[in-house]
Amino acid sequence: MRKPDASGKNSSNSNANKLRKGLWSPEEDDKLMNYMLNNGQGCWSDVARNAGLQRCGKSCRLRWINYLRPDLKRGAFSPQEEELIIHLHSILGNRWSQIAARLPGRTDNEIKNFWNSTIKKRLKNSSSSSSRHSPNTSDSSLSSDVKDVMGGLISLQEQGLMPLYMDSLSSVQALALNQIIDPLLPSLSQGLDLPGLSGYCDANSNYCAVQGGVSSEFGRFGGVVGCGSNGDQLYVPPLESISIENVKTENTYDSEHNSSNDLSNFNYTTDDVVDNIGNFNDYGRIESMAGLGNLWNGGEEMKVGEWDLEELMKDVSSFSSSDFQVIR
DNA sequence: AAATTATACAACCGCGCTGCT
DNA sequence: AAGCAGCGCGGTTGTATAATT
Repeated sequence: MRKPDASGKNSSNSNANKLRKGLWSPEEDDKLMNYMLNNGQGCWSDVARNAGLQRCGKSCRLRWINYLRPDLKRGAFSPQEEELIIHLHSILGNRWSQIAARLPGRTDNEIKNFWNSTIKKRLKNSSSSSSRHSPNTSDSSLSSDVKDVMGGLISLQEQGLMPLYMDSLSSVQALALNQIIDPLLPSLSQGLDLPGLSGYCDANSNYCAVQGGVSSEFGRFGGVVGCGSNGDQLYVPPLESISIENVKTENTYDSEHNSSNDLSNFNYTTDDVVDNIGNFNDYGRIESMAGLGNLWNGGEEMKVGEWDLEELMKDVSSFSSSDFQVIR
C-alpha cells in the first residue's frame, strides 16, 4: 500500500503537480462514489475530471472496480470459493479476470492476491509434503473436495490427460444445464437459507443458472449454480456419473432449440461451434485444450466431452438438499 | 519493548487490444 | 495504414499490520 500523497511529489510525469498517486483518502472515495452513483460509468478520464478528483482515469477505474463498487463481496473467501478458484486456476491459469467473472462479487485483483499470498503457498506445502503419486489425503488444512480435485488432477496428469476444457462447447452445454437446473433451483435450495435464489447473468446479459466451473468438468468438480438475493451462493457437489469419456463429434446442434426448454434437440456439430466462436466472448472462446495440443485445428482428432443429459437430470434430481451447500 | 520478518492487499506500471479519426 | 486515446489485464511494487525473535 502507498501513503496518500497530498503533495503530489510522488508523481514523476508532466502532471506531477496535478495528479495524485498512492492511497485514496476517504474524501476522494466519497467524491468518486457519489459521482458514480449519480452519473454512472462513462469515460474514465471524464469521471476523474467531473468528479473533481486529482487522479488519472485509470486510477479512478481501479479504485471503483476493486474497492468502491457496491456489489463487491467483502470479507474472507469461503472454502467453496477457494475450491472454485483452485479448480478454475487449474483450467484457466493466471487469467484472473476470467476467474473473477465466475465468482460474483470478487475482483481479479482480490483473487490474484489471494492466490499469490495464500493458495499458492498452501498447494506448494501440500505437494511438498506428499508424493506425486499419492496425494496427501491426510492434510487437514484442505477440505475433502479440494483433495479430490487435486488427486484427480494428479491422476489425469499421470495419464497424460489434463482436464479438457473448451469454453465454446461449454457455453452450449451450459445452456442445456441451465435449462435443467433453473427449474430445479427452488427445490435444490429447500431447507437452505437462500432467499430469492436465482441464476446469474453473464457479461452479455445472458441468463445463466450455472456459473463458475461451467465446463465439461462441471460434473467432476461441481460448481455454483445460483445466487440468493443476499449474495449467498448455492453450490452443487460433483456429479459422479458424469464423465468426458463418451466422445461424439457428429451430432447436430440446432440453434433453434437451444434456448427453448425442449432438450431433446440439444445437439451440435464441431463446425457449428467453430462457426460461432466469435459469438462466445464471455464463456465462448476456446481457452485451452491442454493435453491435446493443437488438435482443434486438425479437427478430426478432437474429442468432445458430452454429457448424457438424461443421466445428468437423474443425478441432479436425485440429490437431497443436504448435498448442497450455501456459500457465503 | 524494540527490532526484525512475514503477510495481506491496495495501487501502480507496462503492454496489448479496440475503436476512432 | 498510421496514430492516438481509452480501457482492461496481468505482473509487480510498496507499505500497513501482524507475528516472531
